[in-house]
Amino acid sequence: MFSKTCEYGIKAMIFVAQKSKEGSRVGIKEIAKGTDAPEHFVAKIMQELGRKKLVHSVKGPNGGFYMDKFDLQTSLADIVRALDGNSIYSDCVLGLKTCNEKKPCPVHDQYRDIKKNLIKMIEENTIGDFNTKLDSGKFFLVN
Amino acid sequence: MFSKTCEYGIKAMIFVAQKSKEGSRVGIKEIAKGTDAPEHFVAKIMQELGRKKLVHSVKGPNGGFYMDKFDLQTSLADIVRALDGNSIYSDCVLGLKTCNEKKPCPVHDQYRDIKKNLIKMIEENTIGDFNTKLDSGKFFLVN
DNA sequence: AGACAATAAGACATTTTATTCTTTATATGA
DNA sequence: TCATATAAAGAATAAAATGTCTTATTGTCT
Repeated sequence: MFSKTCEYGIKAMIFVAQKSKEGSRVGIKEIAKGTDAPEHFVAKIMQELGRKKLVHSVKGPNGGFYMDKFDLQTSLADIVRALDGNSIYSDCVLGLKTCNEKKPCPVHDQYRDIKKNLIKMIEENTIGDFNTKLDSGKFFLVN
Repeated sequence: MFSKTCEYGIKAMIFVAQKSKEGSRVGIKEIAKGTDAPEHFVAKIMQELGRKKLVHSVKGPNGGFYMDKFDLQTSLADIVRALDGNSIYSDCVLGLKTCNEKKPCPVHDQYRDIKKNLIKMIEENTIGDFNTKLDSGKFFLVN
């Protein structure tokens, strides 16, 4: 579905959103532990997301990653596009280059709705949405 | 979504089903051309599907792959499981090892229905189903 | 200014996936 | 029975994804 990069990225972003609620910053080590991801790998991913302005960071002592109110409006779709590109929007399930209504692959019709819901899911969920949900201990980022 | 192996495998199976309607056999070259797939790669895939009894083959002149009536009842799910394992059934979208109703990942709830539909799609479509559909030129296997 | 803590960057290594090549076995038809 | 066309098998290679390590840079604090 998503690449590992994307999986780690989403979890890391949710984690940072949690921790940066009161303006504090989260170090890469803490992110890695809190999301059960390889430290250097997730560092790389966060750098990329920082470059694309989906998260902020400061260096030096007491530095780390954080989000402002605007960042909390980032949708999962924004993260997915930043890390995996828009293959999820454009790719045919069977890998056909041009698969569309006019020239569909064998499962194009059956997949249409699934794809729509998938996109809806990532478009409609913002990072901020998860903050309220986690407060109630309703979901987990690690096993 | 699916691996390349799986994409080629599904297309090849649909192609063979088409061509073996009247008991004729299809060579690997023809399959590769008809599905726009690397010849040796799709050969390997078909061997694997043959080993798992989802398709039949005979060697020698006029040999090739073919399906009997029973083979036509193979579902896409059978092919997916044979080639990609059952990750599509078991894997969490965010890669958590144990993600379930009791201990869900942040998007578990939202993904539940999508997953259900995805599984339904591959379970309910058999290779034979595509035969009638293709007769009307309603879909394509190559660009 | 200097020490230090943290991110940034990129080279390197490993693993997985995808692809190609070569050889072998087998059935068929002449 | 022999040549040949074909699939079967598996080794070898390539490419992409994933993960690790080292070094550089930067901001902060004293």
